[in-house]
Amino acid sequence: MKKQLISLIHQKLAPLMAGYGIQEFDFIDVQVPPDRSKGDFSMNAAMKLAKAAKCPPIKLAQEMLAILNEEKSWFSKVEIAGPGFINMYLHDDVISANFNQISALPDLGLKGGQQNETTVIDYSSVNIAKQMHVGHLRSTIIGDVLARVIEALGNRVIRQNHLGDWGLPMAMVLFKAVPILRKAERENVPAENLLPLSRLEELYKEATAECKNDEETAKQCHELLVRLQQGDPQLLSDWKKITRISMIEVYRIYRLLDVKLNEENECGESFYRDMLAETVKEIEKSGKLVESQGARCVFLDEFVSKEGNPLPVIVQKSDGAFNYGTFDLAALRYRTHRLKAHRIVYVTDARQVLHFKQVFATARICGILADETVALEHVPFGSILGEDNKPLKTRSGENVKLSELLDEAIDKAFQVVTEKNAGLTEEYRHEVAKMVGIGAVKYADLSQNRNNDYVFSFDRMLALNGNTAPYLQYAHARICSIFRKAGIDPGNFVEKARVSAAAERDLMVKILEFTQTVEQVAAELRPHILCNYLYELATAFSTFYDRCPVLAAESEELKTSRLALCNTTRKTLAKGLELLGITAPREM
RNA sequence: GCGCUUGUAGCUCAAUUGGAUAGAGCAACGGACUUCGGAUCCGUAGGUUGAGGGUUCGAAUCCUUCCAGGCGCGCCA
Repeated sequence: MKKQLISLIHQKLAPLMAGYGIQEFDFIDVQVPPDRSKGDFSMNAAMKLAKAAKCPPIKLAQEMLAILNEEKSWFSKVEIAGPGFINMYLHDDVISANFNQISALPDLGLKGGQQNETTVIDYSSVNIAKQMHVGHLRSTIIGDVLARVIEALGNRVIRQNHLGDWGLPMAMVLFKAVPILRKAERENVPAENLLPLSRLEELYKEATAECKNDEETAKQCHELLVRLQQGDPQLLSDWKKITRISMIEVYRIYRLLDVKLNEENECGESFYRDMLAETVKEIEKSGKLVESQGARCVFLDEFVSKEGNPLPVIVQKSDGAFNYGTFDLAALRYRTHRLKAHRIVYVTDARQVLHFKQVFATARICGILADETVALEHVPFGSILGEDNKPLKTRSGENVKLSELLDEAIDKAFQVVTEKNAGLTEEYRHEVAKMVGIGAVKYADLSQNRNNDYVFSFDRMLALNGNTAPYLQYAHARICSIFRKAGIDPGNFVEKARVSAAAERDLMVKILEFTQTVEQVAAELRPHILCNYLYELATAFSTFYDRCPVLAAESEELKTSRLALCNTTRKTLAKGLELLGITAPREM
C-alpha cells in the first residue's frame, strides 16, 4: 500500500516540482506518524525540498496540499501540520480493499518486490571438536533468520557454514586424538566409542594447556597443521572421522533449534584448501604482497598498529601454513566467481569487525572479487552475558553448553504450559513446551538490537506478556481457538473484511505494514525490527479481540468480516514467526 | 596509545536512519468480565536521552571535547 501511495504522490506532484526545477523524486517518501491521530501517513518532502526549490517549506506544503486534496478516491482528509508536514488520512474503503488484496495472496505479498539477487550468508560457523555453546547461539539464529527473510522476498540464498576445521585448533585435537584412533583400529572398535564429542573437546583443552607450557608440543602441533594442510593421507582420514563425529551432535542441535543448515551447507575452511595457494598467487599478481618477518602479508594504510605502523593482513605464515584471513579471502573469491553472489553476509560476533574490515579491504585492493559491485556486509553482534554482567559461563567458569541451556528452557516452558493449561494431553504439552521454550530463547535474542550485549534470563524470556515469544504464540493460539469453536477450517477461509470499528482498522493497517517490515529487515539485517512489528501486531489483535466480538457479532456479515480479519492476522503472525524460525502452536 | 562499540523512565528495551508532544513491557497505582482462552484489555504516574559545546526550520540520532563501561589491535580463529 505504501509503495502505491508513494507512486501516486509522485505522479501527482511531478509537474509542480518540475516547475521548481526539481527532477529527482527520491525525496518522496511517506512514514507513519508517531501518533495515530495525525493520519495514516505523513510526508516531510516540503521541508526537505525547501532549500532546493528556494521556497519556504510552508508555501511548498500548501501547494502540495492543494494538489493532493484533489485525490478524493484515496484520501478522506489531507492537512498541513507543524513546520510543513503533510498528514494524509485514508478512506476506510481504501484500507479494506488493500487488506483484502493482501489477504488473498499466498505469501501475503512478500514476493511482490521481485529482488532476484543471489545472497551468500555465512553463519553459525561451528568449530570441529567443540560442543556448541552459548557463543554459537547468536550467529546461528540471527543468520538463520536473515537467510529466511532474504529468501522469502524472492532471492536465491546460499547458506554457508564456515566450519572451523582446518586451523591450529584442529591440529591440536589431532595431535591428541591420533594415538586413540590407532588404538580404536587395533582393538577394532568404532572411533566414536573412544572419541565421543565430549572427549574430543577435552583433548582440545588438554592440548591447548600443553602447548602453553611446552614449546616442543606447540611446535609439533604447528608441524602437524602444515602436514595436514599439505594433504597427508592418514591425517586426512583421521581428520574426516573427527569431523563427522563432531557434526552429528551439531545437527542434533540445529534440528532442535529448527535451523536450516545441512551437510550441503558445510563449506568450512578445509573446503578452500586447494584454493589457498592460488589466492595468495592472485594477491601476488596485484603487487600488494609483502614479505615481513618471514610471513607474507598485505599492508593496509588505513589500519594502524599499536606502534603506529600500517597493520598487516597475514596471508601465509612464516612456516608456510595459511591462517584465517586467507580462508576468508579464498571464500570471497569462490563466492563471487563460482557462486555468483551479489551480496555476501557474514554473521559473527562484534570482536571480528576489524578482521572483516581488513579482509574486505584486502579483497578489493588485490582484485580478489569477480565483481566489484558485490556487497560485502559484516553483521556483528554483542555477547550474551550472565546475571553478573560478564560473558555467560557456568559456575566453574566453563562455557554453557547449548544443549543443556535449551533443555532447561524446554523444561521451564513445560512447567508453565502445565500450569496454564493442564487440560492438554501430556504428549501435546511436551510438544508445545518445545515450541515455547525454544521460541522464547530465540525471540529473546532476536528481539533486541543485535549491536548490544544482553543478559540471559529465563524468567524474562518466558514471561507471558510484554515483547516475548509466548505472548505472540498466545495471540496466535487464541485466533486458532476462535476458528475451532466456529467449526471452520481457517486454511480454507477466503471471505473478505471491511472496516466497521477503529480497532479493526488499526489491525488492518498494521497487517498492511508486514511486507515493508520484512524488506527493511533484509536491507538492514536487523531481525529485531520484525520482532517489534509482530509484537505491535499481536497487541493490535489483542485490543481488537477485547473490543470486537467475533463469533457473537451483531450480524452474520460482521462475523464473516471479522473472521476474515482474524484469519489474515493468524497468517501474518504465523509467517512472521516462521521467518524468525519460531513455531506457533494452535493450542497452548 | 590507537581504533571500534555502548550509555534513553527504578529495571529490560524501542524510536521508521535528521522529523512532530522520545514510545513499549516489567515493577507501582487505578479501572474493565452474566461474550469468542484474564497467558487479556484500558488508564495514571514515571525523562535535562551520561555531561558540555556546535551544525539547522528541527538532534537521542550528525560534528566536537570530556566522563563511564565493553571489545579489538602480526603469524589463534
